[in-house]
Amino acid sequence: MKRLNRLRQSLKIKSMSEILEPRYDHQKHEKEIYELWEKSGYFNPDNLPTASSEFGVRSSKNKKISQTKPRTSNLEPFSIIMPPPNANGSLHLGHAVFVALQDILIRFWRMRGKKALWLPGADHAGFETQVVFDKKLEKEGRNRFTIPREELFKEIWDFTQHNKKIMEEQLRKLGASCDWSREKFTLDPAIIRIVYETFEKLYKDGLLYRDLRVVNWCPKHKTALSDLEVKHEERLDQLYYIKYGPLTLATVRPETKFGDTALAVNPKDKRYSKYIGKEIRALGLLGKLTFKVIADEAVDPKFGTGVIKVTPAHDPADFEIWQRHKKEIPGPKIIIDENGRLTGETGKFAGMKVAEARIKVAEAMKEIGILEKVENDYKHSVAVCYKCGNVLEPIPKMQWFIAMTAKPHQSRDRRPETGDRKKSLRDLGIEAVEKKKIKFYPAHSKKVILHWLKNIRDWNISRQIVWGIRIPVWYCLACSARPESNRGEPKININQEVKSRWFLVRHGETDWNKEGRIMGQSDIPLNKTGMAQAEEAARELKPHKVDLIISSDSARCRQTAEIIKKETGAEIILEKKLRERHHGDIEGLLRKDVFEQYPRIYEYSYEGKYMNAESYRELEERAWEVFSSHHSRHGHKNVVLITHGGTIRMLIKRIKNLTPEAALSIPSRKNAEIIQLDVLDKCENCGGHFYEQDPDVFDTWFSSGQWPFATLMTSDKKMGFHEEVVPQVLDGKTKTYRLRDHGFKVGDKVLFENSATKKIFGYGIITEAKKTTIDKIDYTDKSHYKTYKNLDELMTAFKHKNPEKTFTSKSPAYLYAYDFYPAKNLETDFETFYPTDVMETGYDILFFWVARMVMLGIYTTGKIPFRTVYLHGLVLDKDKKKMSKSKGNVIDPLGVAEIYGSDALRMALVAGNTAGKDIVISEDKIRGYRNFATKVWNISRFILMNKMKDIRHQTSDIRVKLTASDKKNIAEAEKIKDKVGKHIEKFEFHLAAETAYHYIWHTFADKIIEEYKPRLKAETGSEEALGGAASSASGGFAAPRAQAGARRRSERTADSEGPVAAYQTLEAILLECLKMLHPFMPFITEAIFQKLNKGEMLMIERW
RNA sequence: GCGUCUUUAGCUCAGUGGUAGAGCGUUUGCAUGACACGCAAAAGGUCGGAGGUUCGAUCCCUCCAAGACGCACCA
Repeated sequence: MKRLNRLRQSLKIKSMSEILEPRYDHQKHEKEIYELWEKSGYFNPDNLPTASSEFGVRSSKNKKISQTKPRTSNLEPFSIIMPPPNANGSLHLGHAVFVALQDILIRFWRMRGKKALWLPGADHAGFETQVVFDKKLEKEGRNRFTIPREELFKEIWDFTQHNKKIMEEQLRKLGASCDWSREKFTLDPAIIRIVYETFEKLYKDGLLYRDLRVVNWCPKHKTALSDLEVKHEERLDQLYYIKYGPLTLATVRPETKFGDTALAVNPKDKRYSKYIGKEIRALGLLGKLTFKVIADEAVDPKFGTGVIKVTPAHDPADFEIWQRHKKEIPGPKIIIDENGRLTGETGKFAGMKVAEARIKVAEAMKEIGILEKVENDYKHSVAVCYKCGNVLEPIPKMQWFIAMTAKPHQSRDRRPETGDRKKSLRDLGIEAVEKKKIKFYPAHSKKVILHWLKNIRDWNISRQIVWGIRIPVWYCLACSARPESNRGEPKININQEVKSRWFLVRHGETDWNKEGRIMGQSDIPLNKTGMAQAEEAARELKPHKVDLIISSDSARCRQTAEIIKKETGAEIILEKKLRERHHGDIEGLLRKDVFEQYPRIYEYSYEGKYMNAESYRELEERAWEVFSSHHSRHGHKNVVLITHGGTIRMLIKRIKNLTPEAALSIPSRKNAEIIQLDVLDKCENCGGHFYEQDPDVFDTWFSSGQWPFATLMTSDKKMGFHEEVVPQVLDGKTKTYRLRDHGFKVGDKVLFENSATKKIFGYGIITEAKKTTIDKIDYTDKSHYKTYKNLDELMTAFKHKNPEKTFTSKSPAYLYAYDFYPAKNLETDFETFYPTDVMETGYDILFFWVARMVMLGIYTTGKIPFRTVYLHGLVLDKDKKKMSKSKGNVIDPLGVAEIYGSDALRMALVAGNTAGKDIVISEDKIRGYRNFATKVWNISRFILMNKMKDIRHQTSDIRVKLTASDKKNIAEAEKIKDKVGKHIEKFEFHLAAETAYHYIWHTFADKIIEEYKPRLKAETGSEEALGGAASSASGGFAAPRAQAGARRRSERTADSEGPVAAYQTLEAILLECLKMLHPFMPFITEAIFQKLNKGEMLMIERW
């Protein structure tokens, strides 16, 4: 607090010479002004004064100004949730636009006396950040697929936290008056918790399903994308006409031929009616094939030959055709893998990339004579990744979808109802928009969003990346609910309760591994690489708090175990029965030699006992015996089990209930590879204990779609007696005591007294509610509290009620609580601020974000998330080009703010811009508003010079009679201010800015000031003419009543044509100008206001 | 194919049923009790085209043209 006052003092005028600086130095002022605002606490709406008069009265003696000032929340709320910028880079001009617009709204409504909350945050921005980070890794020669999940997550976490800090500083530089105490990150545990609750609710309502669908797969990023993340590009390609027996069809993708499962024609197409339902024989590249011909409406008889091949695995339309004809034709046959390469199903084409395979396949088809013709320059559009531009491969994948058009049902659970249970998410959205519950600026975006909603499709929310909120679903490894299957119910586990984790770890490398020798039970130690691998594994395991290590007693496992023990501190149990399969006579031989010599030996069979080897069955029996006995004893512990490739294979077979064939076809594990098994409650289906979590994370928009309510529901941690944060008591040395540490608990009544004034200023009951406020207390009504004469009496009272608990402090000068509760009317941020007033964001994320917030907001809370949507456009450069890093035309907002000032930048972004229109900005424009800032500065400078030059002008407390035209001029300024306010109310920011600009420059500066110059110059009457009023000057802090008194006295003075009245008129107009300009140019206006010394802070002046 | 928007001064854009505005730029003056990042003044537009409604249209309606964007399909 002292610091704050010092800061204010430093902002006042110190000398004439300072006043005489003809330029406003934004670099000097902006930092200290922001600090002044932030330190004042007024960004937090809970600290806002009820009315300006209550804090306008103050004395320099009152050092505890903010402690004694009544905080109140009886004010009407006004709230904006800041669109959380992506924490993967720094802010660009687009961000500066939202800062400008939202800050205008917040500052305006704060000045209008509303309880204005602007809640800031940052978005982890899943895929976007992953892409940015992947590029960073690429530069470093690394790649995300080789970094363990936890490590990668941690690295990206640090990366985003770093960026987040930079962004916060940037927001401060731009003058954002947001409440930092409520700042949120999309990966805050409390936010994740809410996201999980929504996920569970959707699941229980049957709106969430997991299904095999042909998804938009990016082979570069190796993840699926939602429909919105797909861009379409026009391409010229070849159209191939291929013979399928008697039929010929056209395709641009001959390489997918291997995945064909049928042919299709239009049912009305007479040319082909004789084939419908028949099987035709065709010559394929891998021999003869038979296809059934089906009839489907989706086939356009006019296209190509009117015949299509059905490739359900690699074409979304074909996938749908298959779904309609499931009984007649085979399902998806996957022939393209996640890397965009052809699979082993394609003979000699296996391993080729799609583009290459297309040419090679066409050539091969030509050779065998089934390629009839090729049409060049066939124009069509292809789906590409919006990030990397690579062609997307349609691949069937199990993914989580949200049903957008299905009505919720309650087959799975009965729970308390929120929202309209009968409507689909889409219909909830449509209704809110159509019934005008949500207002749109620009108005036409309403049509756009409705059009999108009406054509909406189910939303794929799974992303195959690490960075994000992991899907809280576990699959039992033993039964059909496992990930690769579509059957059974997975466990939705939003509490993420995992009893323990078991890790199967293969030993590190030995020389024999390296040489390719068969080891079996030969006791070969680790080599150097093996040691390093073990150390790597140990590091990875350490965070999991390993309780126990169970290891095969073979040297290579024992050594691996020792290394892991060193890192984790867990004890080791050695088990002979976990040894590798005994390979008999071939142990020690080179794998390749054995293969040459006994080609059939590798036809492993489960029962096989070649060359005196042990069979897999025998291995399985002995290993499982040890495993299950340890599991029954140590199932609740985190266990690392170190063993061998073959042994792991057999353990996995048992855990997953695999057939011998399936088990033997699992690829071998790498040295020191870790397999994680989560132990959860027994599977209801099969009694299995081992699970694995869904590896996918949520689409980032799934979490940000819940942002308005999630942020508000979790925004009270600093205010409540909840978990870590508890009511506090300060003693005279400003030491903090947490009441909880002194034995107070829920239900206790607490009374607070200010030792300085000896007044009891608060009384509360500690409750479990999350939010507290003292605002509801009526200080004048003594029935709300009981007074105690002193602290001893107070303490005795507590002692009496809670005999076992006494609060003691060695130097208790006063008690003060930041946080305590009134007994009634508990309100949370959610209740106060939801629905929020305005959602201001770019039109480019209308569907991604706004539409989803509307649907999820109503679905979860039953209420719309915001009353008004204001969409701004993209920021374009002066040639109307979209700014992008690759074009090199990006204006760095902080860079130009450095040069011209944040105020100038903000004005430039607002002026001449309407909702939904792209914003054209150039340095010229920003410079123009910098010039305006200088103008404002010089107007003030001129007035301040007049104030300083003569004691008679020094204060406005000396009231003199104003002339009729003085009054008219002031009234006009007020009228203009009203006009500006009306424009802001109507979201006409450009008109508001231009009105203020025009008035200040071309009326106030050019006309009024010029007009008044002669009067300022004129000699005043005698000192007596001013009466004794000058003596009542009190530095500009007179209370309204005192001012009224001064005014009465001054009515009698006779200065009306003189300099005092002239000065006072100009000052009054200047104040109006500062107010109307403050939302747009907050720094310079506040800086001038501080110098004028007419009140505490312009930011909280009443508009 | 479906949908949305735009077209006004050299540039960027406002705006209104009664024959047009701003900023920047341009031109010409000017040290005027703050400001040359300034002051004073000026030039510059048949408001994309055609038709219609109206006493009257840049504004409302229809069509056309050009451009931008979004969605869907594309074998």
